[in-house]
Amino acid sequence: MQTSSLELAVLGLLKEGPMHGYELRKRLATTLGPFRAVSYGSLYPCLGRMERAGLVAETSGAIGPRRRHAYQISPEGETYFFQQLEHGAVYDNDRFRLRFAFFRYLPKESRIGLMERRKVYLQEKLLEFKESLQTTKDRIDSYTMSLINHGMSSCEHDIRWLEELIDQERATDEPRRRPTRRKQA
Amino acid sequence: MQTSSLELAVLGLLKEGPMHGYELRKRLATTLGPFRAVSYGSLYPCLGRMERAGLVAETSGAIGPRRRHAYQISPEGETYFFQQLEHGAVYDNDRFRLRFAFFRYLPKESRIGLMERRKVYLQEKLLEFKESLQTTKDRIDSYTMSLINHGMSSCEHDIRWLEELIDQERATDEPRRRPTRRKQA
DNA sequence: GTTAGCATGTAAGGAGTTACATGATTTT
DNA sequence: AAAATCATGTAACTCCTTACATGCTAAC
Repeated sequence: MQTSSLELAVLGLLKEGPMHGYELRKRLATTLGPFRAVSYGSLYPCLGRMERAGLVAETSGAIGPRRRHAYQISPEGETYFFQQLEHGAVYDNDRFRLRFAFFRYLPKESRIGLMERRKVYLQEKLLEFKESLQTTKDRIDSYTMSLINHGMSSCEHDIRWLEELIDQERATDEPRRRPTRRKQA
Repeated sequence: MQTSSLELAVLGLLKEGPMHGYELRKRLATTLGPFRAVSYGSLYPCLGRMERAGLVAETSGAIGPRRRHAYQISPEGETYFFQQLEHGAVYDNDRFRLRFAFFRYLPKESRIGLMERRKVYLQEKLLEFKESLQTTKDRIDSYTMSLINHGMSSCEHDIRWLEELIDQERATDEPRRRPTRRKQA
């Protein structure tokens, strides 16, 4: 039973502190990297389900003057979050990126493990592309060919990115508790 | 009302000739570029809906000895296919790739038009990335930063790909009626 | 005092998935 | 004769969407 991306994202954001739905949605759309702006029609029912499941709890003290339901992550939610973050599938682009955005909550070994798994998956995918090209190259038209070639080069690009990150990760001794001390751009 | 990707893919494949469900599924998984293997639980109901909508028709003459329902594209389906191929949204990765795989069915001008629209969309997305980095760079951690930077470079990669293709397209005079001059089956 | 933005929800639907159920034919 | 693969379908579910409905508060 796989957690939905939304649940994982909500739990990860709530680790920073209690938040209400409207605010969560804004954070989902902006600071959580290049993620989709989820609709309220998904978010509020999701928060309800998570509360019933005991992953989040409503904070009794309302944050502001308005009628709003601020949620905080529960201890069960914390456990669940780490479990899902670490042992989830690596073959889903969006989910991997989401988990990557929460890497700061994982120990170095888990981060490297996840990136290695992702790298292996991408390499397998690349191989499939190559085989597919070999077996179908006489039957497919130039546009499909171009599509596959571009897909391969994107895949290679992603692999190089992961390799660099893995190297960086291995190079640092510290558990990297905070972002970094350098600016990175 | 947007056609589902699956409908579009089915129509495009049926343009090559009548096919039954099982065969369509194999083609979807293999020769149609890097596309997902759709499940029968999607495919068969989809074929049924499309038949009721008059986009495809069952060919009475069964292809082989087995019990199987071969479908062919109807004239309405053809019209619909071209319309959807040309006037669809350009901001959905998977859908754009799908349509790209059927580019041979479009005139040169439409191909260029679609690629230009896609390019504009990607450039806008890139700008959003940059602005997002500007406004949030002090608040986000290094992993999110890396994610955004990688997203930007992937975006740029896609833009370069499109630019090359547009140039190639503009350089050829012929309407490029067929894939190439080689055998095709 | 009205518009803009904050805030929470429900209902219906879309586009798929997995798991199940069935049977026919070809290969070993 | 058994196993693999061809072939078609249904039921229940997932995870999201859009559109609607409501009302409060801050700013202009």
